[in-house]
Amino acid sequence: MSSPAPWVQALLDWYARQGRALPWRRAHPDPYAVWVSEIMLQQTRVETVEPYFRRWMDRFPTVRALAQADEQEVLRLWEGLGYYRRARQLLAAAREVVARYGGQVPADPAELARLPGIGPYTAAAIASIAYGRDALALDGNLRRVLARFFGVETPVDTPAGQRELAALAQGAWPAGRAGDFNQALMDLGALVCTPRAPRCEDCPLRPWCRAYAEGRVADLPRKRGRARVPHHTVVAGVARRGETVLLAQRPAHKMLGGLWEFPGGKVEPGEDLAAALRREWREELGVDAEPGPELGVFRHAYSHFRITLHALSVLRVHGEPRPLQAAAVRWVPVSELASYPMGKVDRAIARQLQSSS
DNA sequence: GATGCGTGGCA
DNA sequence: TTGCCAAGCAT
Repeated sequence: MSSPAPWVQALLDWYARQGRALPWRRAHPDPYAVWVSEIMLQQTRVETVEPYFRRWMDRFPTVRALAQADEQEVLRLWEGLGYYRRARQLLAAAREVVARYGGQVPADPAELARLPGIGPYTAAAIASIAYGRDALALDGNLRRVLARFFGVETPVDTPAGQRELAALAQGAWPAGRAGDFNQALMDLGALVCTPRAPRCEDCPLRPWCRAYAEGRVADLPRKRGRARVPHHTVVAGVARRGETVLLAQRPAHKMLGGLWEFPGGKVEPGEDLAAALRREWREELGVDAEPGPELGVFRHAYSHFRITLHALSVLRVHGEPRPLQAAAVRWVPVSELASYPMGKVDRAIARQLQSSS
């Protein structure tokens, strides 16, 4: 076995000294814990994930414990992390691992990638970190660090750019140490080779870095431009009946799938808030609603659009609401709102109701 | 290949 | 205020 290239040795030495101690990092990591952490970390910062990871592992310490869980409880534990499909797919995948693999998380990347929610990156991460397999886990950090290190001009958020980076890095690590190689580059990307204001003076790879040598660190990595996000005006209705309030559950395969909300929708051009609310409640719930005073205005940015949401009280509901465009409809005691998983805006409305009653 | 999918932090 | 970014996946 030949010794690794000098830059790889420098990287691994730096990682041994400066690598972060994280709850899911162990000398012999639990594959399930690595899996959970990798799903939570998709598009999400380490600092955000840490408390969620601890709570999750306390409640669901094993694949089997998770497989037996109720989806609503899973979503409650996930509430606030975003990209809620991850939670439902993690649950589905845990059930599959129990049914097909006897509760043992697969070690082979191709096998892992067949499970819902596990793509090329996550499969490589689990296989390399938990099982020592030789797989490159090309995440956003690695793309940025490697694009700078090798001076790659191809946009890194395209398949072509990722193929190019993978070819350059493939096999650079000593056999069996892909997990350390991957995590070293992730930590370097998070701590030193950051998107803005990289700390090149502290970088162990500076002597070999092409972008640094050519003064192009600030120009790399290149990315495709993003589309501008639209802004919508939205209305939601709060109907009280005694100590209860009406909630609707969002369809499983749409945004915020499986979560509960105060029913409503987009205000169409030329429509006022009250008209939009009446139309939405007729379409979604099959009832005639009588809108009342505004309870609050909430601004929020989702992944691909922004909203200004007006919460209106609903004074009267004619008929019994049915889930025409929702997964379910329920009159929920205000005191039990916390046990219904919600997105951020609806949780803000719910908290306002609880504090004022 | 392009688009849909949350939230929080930062300039 | 707005845009950009952060350990991606599914379609």
